[in-house]
Amino acid sequence: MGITEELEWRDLISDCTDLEGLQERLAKGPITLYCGFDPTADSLHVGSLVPLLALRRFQVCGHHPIAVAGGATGSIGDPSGKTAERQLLTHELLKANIEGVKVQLGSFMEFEGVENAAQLIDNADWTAPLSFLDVLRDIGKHFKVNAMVSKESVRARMEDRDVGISYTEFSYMILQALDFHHLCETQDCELQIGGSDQWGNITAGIDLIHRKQNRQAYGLTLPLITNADGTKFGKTESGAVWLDVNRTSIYQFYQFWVRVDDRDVVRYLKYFTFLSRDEVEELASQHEAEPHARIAHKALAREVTTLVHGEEAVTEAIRASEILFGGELEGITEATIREVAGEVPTCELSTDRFGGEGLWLPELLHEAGLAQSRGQARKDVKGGGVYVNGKRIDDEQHKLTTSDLMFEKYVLLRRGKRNYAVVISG
RNA sequence: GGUAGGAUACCGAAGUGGUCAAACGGGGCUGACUGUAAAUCAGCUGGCUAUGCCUUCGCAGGUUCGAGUCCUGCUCCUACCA
Repeated sequence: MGITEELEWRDLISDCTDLEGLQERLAKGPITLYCGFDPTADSLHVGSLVPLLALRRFQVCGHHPIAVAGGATGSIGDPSGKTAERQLLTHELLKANIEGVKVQLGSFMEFEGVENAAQLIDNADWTAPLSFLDVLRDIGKHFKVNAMVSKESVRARMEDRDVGISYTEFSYMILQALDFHHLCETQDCELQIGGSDQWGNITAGIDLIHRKQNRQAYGLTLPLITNADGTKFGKTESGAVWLDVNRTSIYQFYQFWVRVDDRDVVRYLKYFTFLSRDEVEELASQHEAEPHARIAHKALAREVTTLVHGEEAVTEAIRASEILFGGELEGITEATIREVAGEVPTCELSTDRFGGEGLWLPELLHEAGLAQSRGQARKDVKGGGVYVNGKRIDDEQHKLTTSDLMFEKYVLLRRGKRNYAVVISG
């Protein structure tokens, strides 16, 4: 199966500048393509996974992917899809972000040992040395302001006169077009992929290449991922789901996928995994037959977590999930608790706190980070939403003593259906 | 620069002297039902071991027994005029 057929059955093609032309070009042999990732934070989040995995899909099909870290573009700020001007990142922050993002980009493709090795580069490498005058003369001449103004990203901001758009962000597309032009010239890169919000930036690059090199380049956009319930994809109660373990633990990451809406699970299997068409269809029918078994969800969670965090880490996340959601905690071993403690948030307390009168439950919940305030914790306890070592406690006056410590050391707290914390005393 | 209007809790939005920690809606949290899903229904949604106390209605002062509500100044937004 060719790459376009592969992307097509996965519903990963939102738009293409010339799909037939691209297919003809692909039929002639491997192509070099790129996708840029702006370092808006020191980690990518699950949303970036779609283009990132797309690059890998191309590589699997024998093409040459280039991941571009946006050291230059990131310092400007892409107005696409943004309703307001963005705060510029400081140079230090930008530098730190690029470092973080680069590491992550590097783990999704093969950079060595294959014929079509991937590349990871920073667009600041070729942008930084340019002078303002050179850009105005050599590049600026090829951009008609009329065309720039009519791009969706700019037009939307110009129509909202209260917000407006700065010259800086207005120029963003020039910078990104320059990237594509540069990569085409130096690396024979003929295709740029990106999210559907990148359409305007991608076509700007194609136009520039056409004008300056008289070459045909292609653009392909990937769909914006939507949740069936209309909420934004990749967000949880505690914020975005990041690829960095320090921001989103492996357990949380795994759980994010396990909990996706039934209506989304098959789509996400196509978007976010490398499972074959047959495998996805098999999972879809299993899900249909016995939705409560959650087979598709678990497969999704396992696959994506493996891609991002590796085989070993997944096993532990699955183990912890089985323990916590498996029902009874009876007969749990100390080793198992330790395992769980490694996956959920923990909180260390001196054993003295459990002495004497004992430790007031709402206070503990608050300290363990399971409640915003002691008052909120009391309400949660009264409402029957709090469990200590697997047992519901609905007495807000409840105090924990040393006898509540499992193995004289641990307390497993739970608020609601799925918020856990382990308290470790010592 | 002039005139008029506005700024209320996570968001939107009521409230024009006491009964206001502040209606209502959204969101969020918890519970029931389930399948760690969705839908539905119920409770909660400033802080505090709490029939009460403390802090909040743009900022700073003032009037009053009492201010989200009235007065003065300031800041920022909106509309019309220049």
